[in-house]
Amino acid sequence: MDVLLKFKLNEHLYLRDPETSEVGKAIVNNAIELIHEVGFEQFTFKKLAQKIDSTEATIYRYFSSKYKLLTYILNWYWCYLEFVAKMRLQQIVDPVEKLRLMLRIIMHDEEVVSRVQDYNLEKLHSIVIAESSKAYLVKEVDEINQEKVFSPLKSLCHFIQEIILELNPDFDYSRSLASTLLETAHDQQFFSEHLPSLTDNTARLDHRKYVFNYLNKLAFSVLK
Amino acid sequence: MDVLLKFKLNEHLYLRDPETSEVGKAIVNNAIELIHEVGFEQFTFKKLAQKIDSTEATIYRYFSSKYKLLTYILNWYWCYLEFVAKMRLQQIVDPVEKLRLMLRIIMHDEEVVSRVQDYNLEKLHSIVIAESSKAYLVKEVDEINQEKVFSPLKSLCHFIQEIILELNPDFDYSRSLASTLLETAHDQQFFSEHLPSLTDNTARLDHRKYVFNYLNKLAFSVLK
DNA sequence: TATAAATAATAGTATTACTATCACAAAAAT
DNA sequence: ATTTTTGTGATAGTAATACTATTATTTATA
Repeated sequence: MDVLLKFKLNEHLYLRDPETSEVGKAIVNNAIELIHEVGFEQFTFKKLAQKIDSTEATIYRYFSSKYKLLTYILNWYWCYLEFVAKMRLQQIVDPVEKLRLMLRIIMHDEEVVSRVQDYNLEKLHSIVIAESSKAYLVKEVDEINQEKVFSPLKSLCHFIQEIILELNPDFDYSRSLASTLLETAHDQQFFSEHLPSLTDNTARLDHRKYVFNYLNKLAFSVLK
Repeated sequence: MDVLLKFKLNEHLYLRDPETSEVGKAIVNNAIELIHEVGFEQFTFKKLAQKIDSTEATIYRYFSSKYKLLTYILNWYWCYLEFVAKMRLQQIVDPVEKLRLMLRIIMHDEEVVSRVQDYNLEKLHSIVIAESSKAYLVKEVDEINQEKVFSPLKSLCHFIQEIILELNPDFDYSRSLASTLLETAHDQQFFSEHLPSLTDNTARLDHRKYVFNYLNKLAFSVLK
């Protein structure tokens, strides 16, 4: 099943909305491919322009820098995760089951929608794991934050927080636990793949399954 | 009290050992100042050369890239943390007290040694929070890891893991919990300062104290 | 059909991340 | 005491990056 998901993303992220033209869509699409391929440090607008058979100048008409483009992609992802979570959790009443499914969704443990808006979700997920912290671990974080470009992330964390509070209304660290679960999902997946001695996935099993089990242990121990 | 701590750091990190000359020490020292000041992205060898009244070429004789220099600094920090932890935990027998003190050490909650080897520990700690993940969140992580430059980090995590196992020998995720505590200490401190709505430090109290309390809650709930 | 908007092509600048060469001074070896 | 080695500073240069500006051409819209 193919589906087209559009989210109204923050206008500070782009100069011209890439959703409104073919070149724009090609930029975002191929940026995901290219960042996945070469990593964010080696990713340049010149290489991206070559990939889409266009010029740097054209890309600069959409995004003022590669950081903005990365943040745009991450914004789309955070909106996507919250949307999918809201859809799938709607029918579930048991908060334990809710949190478990939420963790499964964070981990991309099963694919409901395989192709969305022509974005490759697998590659997008890899980018989120390896590059997402680079969007905010910068000197200008406070100015960027003022432009409200992190509100989809905050909104997603808030959604997770609400599940946490359903499970344990007296828990004093619901926000921190929500952001910790999200960050730890990324860290531990990266460690499991590249620095395995920092994890207990010694059998080198499926990284997702391992991290999913660990996150469950973590979350439910803390909330019990 | 001033103290000089020297650690034998991995030879793959430098071309010439900066400990062996005044310029070398000035490079590392001022790199900490400069990265703290402008952030790793804006940090260049040209700016560093100006700061120490020398030339780019001189710095390149010590470090082949700014990534290597960052990793060198982080290596020193990881060695330092493990050393301090081993010293301070030696007399303590109660594993609960051990873990609590370990978390306090991770958070730099109290300063025993204020100036070490002329490195500014406060600035070093800020760098660790904001920049440490950039040392391994790169495409070349596997090649870099083969050079053993992350072994001080692994060793530090292993030390924390042992405390965890003392507390709960049957715990299945001692390594992951160790790395999670370290990473979460950084994330949550950064969030508390710059994206506070991702934490529960709503009173905007002392970030360290807040994160320290949160880590305690996390660790001891999971291990109970 | 006229007009406006978006794009490709081209050119150019400042900065970055290096590499290479050479001369000089200090330290070490003979 | 004087060679030799070593580290440093000064200078120069290159390829790549991160942009900005200009113009001609295509495409969409009135």
